[in-house]
Amino acid sequence: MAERARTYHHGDLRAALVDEAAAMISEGGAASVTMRAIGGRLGVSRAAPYRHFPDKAALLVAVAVEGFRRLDRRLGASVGEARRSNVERLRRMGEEYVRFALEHPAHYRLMWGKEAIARQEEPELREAAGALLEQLVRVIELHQKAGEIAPGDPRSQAYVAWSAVHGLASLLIEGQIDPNVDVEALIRETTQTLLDGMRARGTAGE
Amino acid sequence: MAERARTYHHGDLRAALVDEAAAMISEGGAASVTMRAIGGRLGVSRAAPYRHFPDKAALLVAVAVEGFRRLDRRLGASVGEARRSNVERLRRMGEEYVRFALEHPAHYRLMWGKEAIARQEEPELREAAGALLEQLVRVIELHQKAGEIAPGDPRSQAYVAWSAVHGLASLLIEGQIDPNVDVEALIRETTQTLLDGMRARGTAGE
DNA sequence: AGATCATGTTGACCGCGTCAACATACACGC
DNA sequence: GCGTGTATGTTGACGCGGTCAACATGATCT
Repeated sequence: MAERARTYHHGDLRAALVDEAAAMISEGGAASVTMRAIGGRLGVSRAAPYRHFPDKAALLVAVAVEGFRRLDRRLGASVGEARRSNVERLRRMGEEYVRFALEHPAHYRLMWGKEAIARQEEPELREAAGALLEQLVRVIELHQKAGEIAPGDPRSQAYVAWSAVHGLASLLIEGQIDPNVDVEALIRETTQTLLDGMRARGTAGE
Repeated sequence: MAERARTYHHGDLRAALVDEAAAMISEGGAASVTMRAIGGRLGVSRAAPYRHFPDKAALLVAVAVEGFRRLDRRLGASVGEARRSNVERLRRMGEEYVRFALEHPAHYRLMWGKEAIARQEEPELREAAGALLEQLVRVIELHQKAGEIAPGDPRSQAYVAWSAVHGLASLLIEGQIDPNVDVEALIRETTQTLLDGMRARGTAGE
């Protein structure tokens, strides 16, 4: 559970709270996460978390930030192991992105949604999400240089690519997609269509 | 406000509740919607809504269903007015889809999210969402026949297209996209990339 | 050791969803 | 027109959850 010893009153409560909240989200969804329950599972009282976070939203922000970092690391790793061809990088990134969402649906959902987290403007959160975008932009620039996708503003292309994978992840997570469809095939088709579209052009304009 | 007279105790409360809830969602977000507040704004007591909906989730489902219907109508209209070229239909549908979401962010958000609505399985909700998908599938079939997009299972192509526009709508709504970006241009770029990708191929597989 | 700060606990408050008991009005058969 | 039943609405109460204030205690520093 906890990686740290309880040197203090409890130990490293702050980190434990984030971990525990993340675990609870995975187990029982966001609705099951209550300050009282988190405290209970960690053996502290209901108000203890307030010594580390001003309110529940702040705790959830920390959980979301952690999610962004994990996703960022995972995508980085997937890009790294993209063998030979360059085009594989973007494809693998997209596929891994969706898989991550499918493996951690509640956590992924939390990472978005102004609703769940009123404090969408927390700098830490924006930064974590921004890092993800930056990574995507860099990969797209690589592809552009290799002539694998059309030239154009890599940032807006990144948004387009992000939209595609985030949209697919959302639809899958929210149960909007017929359970009979082959999910893996759909992921491949989506990324393939995206790559084809990006190769064809790139800038919008008229 | 209300289109009906108050023939009964209050009038047509059921419909009024749905309208009012939708209005409150638009005004103050989903968090501002409480059974007590809805009742208050309609001049009834807190428990009155329970005569028409078993619980809050059921009311929200009704609101979400109404949202799907409006979106469905709007897309239908936009397809109708797509002049000349066939390819314009899908493009306009996509653009209108995103615009709808931008105009009614909180309502759009409610239409998804298992989190907001535990009862994602309500047949009425599934049906409303399904109608939307069907409309998209039909348009895609038209395009296929016109040779404007590659052949393949129109349903999975519909999911791909839906993913793209839903993803873009989500990112925009949740404030994940740099506010300096030209939104309209991004919408056009996204739909264009999607159309290019769908023209290039269509089926995934290996 | 004593002062001080960090950390945790307990008690209390309020808003919210919801149910039960009670009230009222409309509808319908006589 | 009148009694009766059902649909609709109201009030009171309960329990849960977020949160604050007052209090307790362990750690830290001189």
